[in-house]
Formats: sequence, structure tokens, C-alpha cells
Amino acid sequence: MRTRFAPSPTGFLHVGGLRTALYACALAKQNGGQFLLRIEDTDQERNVPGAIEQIIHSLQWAGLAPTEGVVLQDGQVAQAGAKGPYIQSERLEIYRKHADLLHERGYAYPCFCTKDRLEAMRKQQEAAHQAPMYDRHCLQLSTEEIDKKLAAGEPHVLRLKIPRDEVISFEDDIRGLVTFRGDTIDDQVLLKSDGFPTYHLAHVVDDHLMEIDVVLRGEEWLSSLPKHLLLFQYFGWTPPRYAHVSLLLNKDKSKLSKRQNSVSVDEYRNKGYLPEALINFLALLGWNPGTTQEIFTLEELIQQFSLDRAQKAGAIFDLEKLDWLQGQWMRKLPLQDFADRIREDVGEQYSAALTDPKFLERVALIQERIIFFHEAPDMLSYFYQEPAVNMDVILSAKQKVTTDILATILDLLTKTLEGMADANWTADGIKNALEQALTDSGFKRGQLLWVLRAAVTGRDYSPGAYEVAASVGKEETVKRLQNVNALIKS
RNA sequence: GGCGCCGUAGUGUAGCGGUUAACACAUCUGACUUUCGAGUCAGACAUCGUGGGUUCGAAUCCCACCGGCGUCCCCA
Repeated sequence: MRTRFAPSPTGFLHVGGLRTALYACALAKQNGGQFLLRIEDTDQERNVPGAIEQIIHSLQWAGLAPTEGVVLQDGQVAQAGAKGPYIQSERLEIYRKHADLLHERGYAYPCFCTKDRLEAMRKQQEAAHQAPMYDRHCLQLSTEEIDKKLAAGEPHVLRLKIPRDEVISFEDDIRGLVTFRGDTIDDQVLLKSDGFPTYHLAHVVDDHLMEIDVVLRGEEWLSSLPKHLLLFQYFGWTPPRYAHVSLLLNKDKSKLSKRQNSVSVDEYRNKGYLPEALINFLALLGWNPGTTQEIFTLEELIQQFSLDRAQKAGAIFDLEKLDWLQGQWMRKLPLQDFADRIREDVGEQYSAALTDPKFLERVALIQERIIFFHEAPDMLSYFYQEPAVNMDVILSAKQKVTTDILATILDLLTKTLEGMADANWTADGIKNALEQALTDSGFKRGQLLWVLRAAVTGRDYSPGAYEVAASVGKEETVKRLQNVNALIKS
């Protein structure tokens, strides 16, 4: 099985592109086949320098590095494989030969119409509420006229001659049977006047020559499918299987766009998303395993992916689930790896963290709650700095911590904790001591714990009170309780 | 406008003629754990786009309509 991903080097890799690449890669790899990267740079005006490197970097980051075609060698763009070149601008001769073939066989004809004429024609058609289509002006030209114009070097394109009385049907791997009427299809330009092919010609020629078995691409290509099918027929080739993948959508259901969303893979990477999370999320947008499994490694996706469980309807790109997945994958990181990823960042704000013997223990506490690496310094702040506490955090209506009893609670906490032996100062030890105090005092558990946690951390959301107090240390815990006491009096 | 595709909770999906319409995320309740926006558990949230038809029985099959999107470039 051979599949390919064929982006244009017009900028960063798009998340929709990454999903298509993922599906294509999974399909190839699950059968031990090849996943190759081809660069479609036939529009000279839109090519962006450096885009090829960018795209491959992003694919690599996601774990989808191609095994054939355009690759990166020591950071340089290179090509690997026997069916190259894999960059379309290096295949111009191939396209020209195939275009000539079509011309000779009468399946294509040269067109000398100027852009102005075409534009005027379209305007007219639009005004008359007709579908804008080439009017075949140049199809009426006699052989002599054509030869004369050609000899004079008049700029021209080559157009595909669509049989208007045919009906074209095809069984798409995702959408099932799709049908098109020939008379609604335009005579597509195959070869531009600059000698470059259009997508349509290049796609058919390349995917045949590169022996691609399944073409995966976005649904926006579906209406061009009949043209491609016709081309395969005219060349005398068997078309590949096609799978038109549903679109990724904005909240308003329009095609995912920069205006409303981050669309480049790089942006997600820079925001701190793990490649595992993004891939996992993308896989589930438009595909399901048929089981209730939600968390997938790339390996699992490669094993389990299948086109018959791919979705036909477009999927709204909704970040909430991505963030949940991101949290899940953060939790899966080995503690040491996780610590290494955040150490520098935390150290920048709290230099003590760099030499902190308890660093790992503290990091473990926040790993359960963190979504993004960049949250780490803030989440660890109270281990390295006395928190600024205020009454809004200490008091809690829900936990029934009110002004009139606060002093008593603080007093109880302070006395209980101060009286503990240093050897007992562990999460469990603190728990035991507090449980005892609890039964003696008649307070609710939450009343004590809320105050303790808020006093030590200064925030209404953090790891558990016992663990935090244990890690901060006895002396410091007591000190922070007293800080709150001072706050009451002021 | 022509053509094409699509239409199940807010979102992603399951469902393939008989289910209390399932799962996950989000939101909201309630309970429990060790306080929390963390964890565990239990609930709430769906005119299955609409209308007709076929059938004892339809989210599932048929028809019509509506809506959304895509496409109609010498862009890909």
C-alpha cells in the first residue's frame, strides 16, 4: 500500500493537512507500505521560501515523517525514492509529454483566450444566471488557425475536452457512490501558459507514476474528481482509490479558517500542545474506532485506522476536547521527563527550584492537574515564595469558613501542627494529627483543610492540603498560618 | 445561480428495521474521597433537520422539502 501527502509550499502545515497526512500515513503503515511526501509547487506565485522545511518539520514533530519523497537530511531538503523527482516543479518535462499525448489523441485542445475575454465571459454568464463555464471559443478554431497561432508563439493553455453527454460515477472510499453529469463540468485548464501544469494534470500523472494506491484529500476536491477520472481514462490508466476526507470547520460551520482559529500546526506546537494530544484529537475528528477508546497513541491509530469508519460530515474544530486530551497526555509523561521539560522555566522565576531536592516530589503534585507546561511556574510558586494571601481566599461560604470562627480554626491548626514531631511531618502524619484534632473540636473536615490549604498556597485551587503542607515544611506551614492570623488583626 | 456533498444532545461520535437513543468532552445538579475548578460515583441536557410514505414497528428504508457547507480561477 502506497499513500501520499501532497501539500503546496505556501506556508505552514495546516491542521487539516496534518489530519489528512495522519490518515494517509496510518493506511500505508498498517500494511507495511510507504507514505510519501510530494511537493505541489506548480503555482510559482504562491510558493513561500522555507515552507517545505517548515512542513516537514511539523510532520516530524507529529511523528509522521515521510519514508519516501521529499525528506529532510541534516536539515536540508532532499529527496529519497525511486519514483522521483517528488517536487512538481522538477517534473515539468513529464507533464508536457503527457499533455502532448492528450492533445494528439484529441482529449485536449489549446486555448488562446485572454484573461480579459474569460473574465468578460464569466460576467456575462453570471448576469444571465448561468453556471460560469468556458464557452469553448477556441474549440472552434481550425487546425490551420491553431498551427498559425502556435507558430507565432501566441500564449496559450491546454484545456481538457469534457464529454458533455457522459455521466461519471465513482465509488469513493469514504462517501460511497458519487455521480456527476458531464455537461456540468468545465473544460479545465491542464497546462498553463507558463508551461506549468495545473493541479489536475499533475495529480493524475504523479499519482499514477508514483504508484499511489489510495488518494486521500480534502472534500473540497470532490467536485474535481470527474475531471481526474476522465484523465485516467484518457491516459489508459486505472485510477487509484479515492477517499475524500470531511472538512474541518469553524464554530459557524464554515471551512476552518485563520480568521476564526489557529490553523497552523506550528501554532499549536508553540502554545505547548503535545504532539500526542494534537494527533489524538485530530484522529477523532472524523474517525472513530468503533469502541469507546478515546486515548490513542500513534501506533494504535496506525493499527486501528480504517476508512470505512471515517465520517462524511464536516467536524467543528472545538478546542475543549483537545485541552482535555492534552491534560491526559501530560499525565502520561514520565515524571522525570515532565520535570525536565519545566525545570528551566520554573528556575527562571524561582532560582531555588534549580537546586531544590524536593523538586520531583513537588512536580508530581502538579502533574495531575496541569494542562500546559507554561502553567508550571505559577502552579509551583508557593513552594518557593510566601504567597500573598487575602481574606477572599481564606474565607469560604461553601466550606463554612466565616470570619467569626477563623481565629479559632487557625489556633487549632497552629497548635496541632506545631506540636507534631518532625519525624511525623508527612502527608499521612499530618492527616492523622488533623483527624485527631477534628474529632476533638467538632469542626468539619473541610473547614480545617480549606483554611490550611488556602493559608499555605494562597489560592483556591491547588493540590491537597496534606501534601502541600508536608512539602512546604512544618516551620513554614506554621509561619503561613500565622500570617493569616496577622491579617485578621490588621 | 448550476453541480456536488452533508444533516443524531453545545461539541466530537456510536447506532445499519424492535435499545429507557450509547460513549467522550463541555455545562449544570447531587453524593463520596482529603479542602479545590483534581479524583470516584450517580443524575440532568437529543422535537434523531422538517413533512409525508413503506412497515405491526423507522434515527435506521423510500420520496419531497428545508438548512448548512463545498465547488464553479492559467489556486491548490
